[in-house]
Amino acid sequence: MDDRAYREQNEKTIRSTQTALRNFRDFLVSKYPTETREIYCIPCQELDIYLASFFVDARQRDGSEYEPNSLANYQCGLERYLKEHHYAYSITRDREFQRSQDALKQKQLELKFKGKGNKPHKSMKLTLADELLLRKRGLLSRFNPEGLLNLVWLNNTKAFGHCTGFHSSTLKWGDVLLLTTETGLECLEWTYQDFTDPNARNRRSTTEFRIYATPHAPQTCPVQDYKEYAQRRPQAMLFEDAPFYLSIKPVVNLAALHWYNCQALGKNKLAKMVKTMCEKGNIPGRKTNFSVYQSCSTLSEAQSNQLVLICNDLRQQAV
DNA sequence: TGTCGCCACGACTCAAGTAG
DNA sequence: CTACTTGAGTCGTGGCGACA
Repeated sequence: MDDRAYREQNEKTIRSTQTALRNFRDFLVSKYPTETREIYCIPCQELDIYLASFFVDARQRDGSEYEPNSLANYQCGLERYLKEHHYAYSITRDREFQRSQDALKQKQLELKFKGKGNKPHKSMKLTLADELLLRKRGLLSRFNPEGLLNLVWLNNTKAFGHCTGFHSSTLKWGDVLLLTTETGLECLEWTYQDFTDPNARNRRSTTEFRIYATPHAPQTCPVQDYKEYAQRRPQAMLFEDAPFYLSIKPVVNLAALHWYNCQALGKNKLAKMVKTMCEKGNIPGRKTNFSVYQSCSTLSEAQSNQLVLICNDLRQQAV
């Protein structure tokens, strides 16, 4: 591979290649300590045996088995590395590497049989039922700081999260505007200005996204959530450039007007919003922020209305 | 099927804010 | 002030899925 082609390789691909290489080298060091050659200097018969052994016996750091896909990725990564060093064979195709190819196939079958390869890290949808439970358990609520923060975060993420250029961690207070439409309905508007768009000079390259108020269901109205959040923010954090999400005051006085610090909520917290609220709410399943995107894409209008009705019932029961 | 872009997430370090 | 919490920044690992 020439320099130009090498540079054009994606950064992530390079990283992936290096990961494969590191894991394979570590494996060699631990299992065949006398082997010190660069892997592209090892003759094919020997390398084939090492690879077969790697696919069969390699384990993750914690001792558990790899996912079948990871092993295949490693094979590809090592292939890229060997190609870079003009190795004479293809470990994925050539018959000289039949043994390791078979070992990989066999291992993948074995792992699948053991129940691996079922996408264990795939995040699960945040369902309507989940949301209801979260509301019931105060994790989506206007009546406590954490619930309120979760609520506005969820409203925003559902409405704007899928848009290019929307990032929770950089969202400013002034990025979301409270407006009233011509028909008198209130709404929240997020405007995306694409500064990278080369056409921006010629035309107005902005896109608007909105969340509309639901006056028929005030208890679950996202605009009301926003207004409540605005009230609970310290006065000093109401300027345009202030971070949208603020950290919660450690000692919470529910009776106090302001519930939040003058400090931005960090990315560590933002990245785990769904995970944290689902854990605290005892919601089963693997839930991540991505779960929200999965649910909003499939949430029909009928389902939304149903949610509103159920939540209203809940509220009345609670009173 | 292999390549590659993207994402989630944990681990780690160091800096800064907050309570007492 | 100190102890503690939480932030930002960064890296490594590994999974998912679009695409050719």
